Amino acid sequence: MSGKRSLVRSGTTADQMVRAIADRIVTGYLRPGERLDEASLAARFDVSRTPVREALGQLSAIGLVERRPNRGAIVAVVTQEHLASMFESMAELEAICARFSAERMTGAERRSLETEHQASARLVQLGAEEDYEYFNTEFHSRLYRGAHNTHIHELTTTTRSRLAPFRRAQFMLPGRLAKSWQEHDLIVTAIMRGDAAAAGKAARDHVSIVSEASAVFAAADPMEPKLSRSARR
Amino acid sequence: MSGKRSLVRSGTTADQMVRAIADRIVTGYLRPGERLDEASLAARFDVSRTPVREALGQLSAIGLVERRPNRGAIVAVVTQEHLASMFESMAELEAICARFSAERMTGAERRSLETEHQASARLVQLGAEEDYEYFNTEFHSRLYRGAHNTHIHELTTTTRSRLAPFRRAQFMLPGRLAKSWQEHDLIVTAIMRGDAAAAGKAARDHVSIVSEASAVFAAADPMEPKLSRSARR
DNA sequence: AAGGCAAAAAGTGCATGCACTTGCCTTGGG
DNA sequence: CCCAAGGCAAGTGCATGCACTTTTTGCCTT
Repeated sequence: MSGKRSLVRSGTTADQMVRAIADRIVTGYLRPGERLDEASLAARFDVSRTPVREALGQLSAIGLVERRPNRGAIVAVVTQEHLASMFESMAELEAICARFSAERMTGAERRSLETEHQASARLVQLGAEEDYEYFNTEFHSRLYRGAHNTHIHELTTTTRSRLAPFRRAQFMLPGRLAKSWQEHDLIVTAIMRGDAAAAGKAARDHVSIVSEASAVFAAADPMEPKLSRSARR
Repeated sequence: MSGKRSLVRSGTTADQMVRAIADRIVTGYLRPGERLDEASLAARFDVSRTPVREALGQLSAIGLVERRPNRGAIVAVVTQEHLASMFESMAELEAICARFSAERMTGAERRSLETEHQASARLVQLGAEEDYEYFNTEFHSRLYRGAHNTHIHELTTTTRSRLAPFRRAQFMLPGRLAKSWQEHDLIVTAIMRGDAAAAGKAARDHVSIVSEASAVFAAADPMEPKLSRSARR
């Protein structure tokens, strides 16, 4: 091959391609419905089609892309209905994690959850969107880990990835940070006092609200999948 | 290529390989920890290594096989702990499906659930293990569909597949059929009267019991992965 | 002008070859 | 006899080529 790889990171080339493409989908750089041409991707990343093909296969296995035999791959396009089902699932999964966390988190986990949560209050005051988003991700990850169930952790993380492209929307809502923090607060409080049922309910409600916020924006998306095709080349 | 494929079914060769290998794993013909040699599999199915590689990649993406870079693939070996986490997840997922089913099943769905369930009582009396197993699978599928949530459906089905190799164990338990039917009965009754909470609890308990039964047998499995290797060629 | 057909273009799917990595085994030294 | 280093065999990872499928385009017919 020609020389160094653009992404120097670990694993085989195919693995790197999985991460690279998944990343572009999750961050919204590649839009739902957009065509994923093997040759173009291969050229774009300076590898042969083989690792690209493998990556597309794996991504289709986890549902991030859709593959029609002999007809190429596209970024998975989710119907309004499927999107709703994913958000609903996410709410249930988060509820499970919160419930388990309330019952199972170690002392250290509880303490650092609370500490970080309190620290994030400052980000809300400052209106630091970016930083808060980073914290928010970490907060939810703590819940997933706190459930002490690796499989639920996997399911939740995967679902979260698939929802990521549609959650960016909520960024724009005014007062989101304060509201989010208050909802987190309900979850943290419930967990700290070991109230599994309350923690579950609070987590479910939290996601549901995000869901409704996103749905508004998502509704506009499916309108323009045809456009994005030509727009990208 | 040489001619007809041994598996004549739909899709690309790679897809067929995914199904073929997954099937052998799920049915226990390939045991956890067993080596998956690309060349051997290719020869076994009379295809080149390429579709086999793609299949292994996809199966590893969904967690059915484990792939170490440059070191080959093996049937995913689940630790006792991870197995427990999967069963626990399964219980929660089934609980969700049952809850949703209680709230959302259409009249037709409720009727056929009840009808089929009652019909299966006869299989219990006859001690028809095989037939009951088929019915059992269908019964659970009805719950997954009845939840009217495609994503939960996916998650549940996938998790169920990954657990399949470990659930065969329970076959051997005496009185299993009658017990299973009674547990199903609790679920059906709760769903028929629209009692979501009760349906959820009944479904969770149902899986938990299966889980405990399987755990006994699963414990013995990790002892002999080295043997199975030579045994297979 | 619209519809249909055919040939070409584009793009996917699989096979094969070669480079490289890993694990094992041999061989020589302590 | 044990250990280290080097070499060998097995097997993975990627690139490339070709066959086949789908899609497009341009021409002909009506």
